[in-house]
Amino acid sequence: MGVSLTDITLRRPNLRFPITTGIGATLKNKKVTTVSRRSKYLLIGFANNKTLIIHLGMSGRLFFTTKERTLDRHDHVLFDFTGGLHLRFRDVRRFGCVLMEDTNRLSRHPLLCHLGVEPLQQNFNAAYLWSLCKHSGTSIKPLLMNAKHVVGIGNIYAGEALFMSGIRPTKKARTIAKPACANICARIKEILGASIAAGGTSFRDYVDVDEKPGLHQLNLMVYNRAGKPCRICNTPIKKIVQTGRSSFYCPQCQKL
DNA sequence: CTGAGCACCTGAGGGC
DNA sequence: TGCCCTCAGGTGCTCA
Repeated sequence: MGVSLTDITLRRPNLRFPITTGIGATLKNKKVTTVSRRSKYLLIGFANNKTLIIHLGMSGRLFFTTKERTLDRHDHVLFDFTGGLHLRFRDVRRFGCVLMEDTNRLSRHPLLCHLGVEPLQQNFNAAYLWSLCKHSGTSIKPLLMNAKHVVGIGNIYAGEALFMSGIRPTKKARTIAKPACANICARIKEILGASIAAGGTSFRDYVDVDEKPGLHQLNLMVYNRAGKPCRICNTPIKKIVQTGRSSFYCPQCQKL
């Protein structure tokens, strides 16, 4: 416990955003005090009132390895800690970020200050979701994926939760009744819990910190299954595009 | 204000 | 083989 950062190597100056300047000098030889997250932002707190904000984007990964391991061209940031611990940030598409902010200003950081509730917390519930839906002009799937309302629900889990709820992704949010909102909330909590237990969902790149792929894709009911038979009723799964993202649904099981 | 569409970037996979 | 097109687990920005 209580490792300190001994060195940071930046192999390029920017990812999605410029990597905060002075990050190496500011954090060198500072002790790690906290590791937490908000939404999909990983927060690593240091003893000098600074916090690293790390996002993995679509293709980013963080993994522990050895300093000697051959560098990949997409190993962008290297972190060395006391005890020989070596952490790498690898991100092919560079949609991720590595930023630094004063810990006591974190909640006001532009990437964090507008975030909605955490989906696994108690305050993500039927009353809350219904209050969002009632006055919304959009469809339910983009609403669920809007981080201003609720964070952490990406394209896969939004689609899967709606399948489990029997609701089409195109359903206008304002036409969804409170009991259906209760159902959606419950299914979201269920699928996120199940996916975490299975180690996440892997299609191409995703691996965990031990570089092992997740297994949850084995349980997916609709995502990436266009034209394949519904696992419940055998009806071919449909694919549509909503706000630029692929949506998948079963026209038979999702009638609402 | 809201919601839709675009942008960022690289690489994999399919069709020809 | 190889080229060209399409698509991808996210999310901030711009424009209507």
